[in-house]
Amino acid sequence: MENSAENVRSQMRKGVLEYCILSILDKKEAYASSILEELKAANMIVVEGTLYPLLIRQKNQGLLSYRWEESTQGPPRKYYCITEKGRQQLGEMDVAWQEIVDTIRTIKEQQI
Amino acid sequence: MENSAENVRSQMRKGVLEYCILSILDKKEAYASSILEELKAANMIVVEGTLYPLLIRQKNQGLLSYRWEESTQGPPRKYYCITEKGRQQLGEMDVAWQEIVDTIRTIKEQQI
DNA sequence: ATTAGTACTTTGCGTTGCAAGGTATTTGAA
DNA sequence: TTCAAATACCTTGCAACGCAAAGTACTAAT
Repeated sequence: MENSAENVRSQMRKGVLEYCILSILDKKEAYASSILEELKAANMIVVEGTLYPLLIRQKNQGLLSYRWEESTQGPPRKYYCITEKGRQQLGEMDVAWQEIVDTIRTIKEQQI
Repeated sequence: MENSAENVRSQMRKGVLEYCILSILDKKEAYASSILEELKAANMIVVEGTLYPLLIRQKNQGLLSYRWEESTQGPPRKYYCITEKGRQQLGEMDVAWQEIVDTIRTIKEQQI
C-alpha cells in the first residue's frame, strides 16, 4: 500500500502527464507506443493503461486529432497530432507549469 | 465542466501539494489556517476541504505530529510539526521533484 | 495452424482535490 | 444576556486520474 519512493513519484506525475503528452505532440505527430518510449527515455515511466485513456480524453476535448496509418510490421497505428485548440491549451500549461515551479521555489527559499 | 485555465492549474497541483505541506512544516510548526495563508502567498491556492484531510492523512502515515495550543483570539489551534519519518519522506520528494523538473526540460528541449 | 510480436482498448480499484455544509470556541456589540 | 461575527477544525459526496490486469485484433514467421 505504501511503496514510498515509487509512490511519491507516481503522485507527482499526476497532472503533469497531460502536459508532457501535448509537449511531445507539439514537436511531431506520434502513436501511443512511440510516445511511451519517449516518456521512458525522459525518465517518466508510464504504462499503457494510463496513456491510452489519456489520449482518448484529450482527443474528445478537441486537443488532439488522429489518423490511421498502416505499419510494415504489425497492426495499423493511430497517429495523434495536436490541434489548434491543443496548442492553445499547451500555452496555458506552460504558464501553469512555470507558476508551480516558482511556487515550490518560493516555499523552499524561505528556509534559513 | 471545462474551466481550462483554472482546471489546468488544479490538475498540476495534484501530487505537489503534499510536497508543499512537508516543506512548509520543515521550516517551522504551523496550524492549518496559517499553512493556507503561506500557500496563498506562494500562489498555490488551496481550500480547507483539501488541506484538512491531507494533514490527517500525513499524520496517520506518521509524517506529522501535532499538539493543541490555546489562542488569544478564537478556538484552540492544532499545531502540526514534521517528524523524523516526515523529513525522510521530504528528502525523497526533493529528489522526485527535481526528476520531474528535469523530465519536462528534457521533453521541451528537444524542440527545434 | 500456431506462436510471437506489435498495437490498441477496457474494467475495476484506490487516491486525490474540491464544493458545500457542519461543529465548536471566543469576543464584542446590542 | 443574547446574538452575530470571527476563527478554527471536520465531514460528506462527487468527479478525475493513474494503474494493474486482462482483453481484442492484426501481421509475420515458423
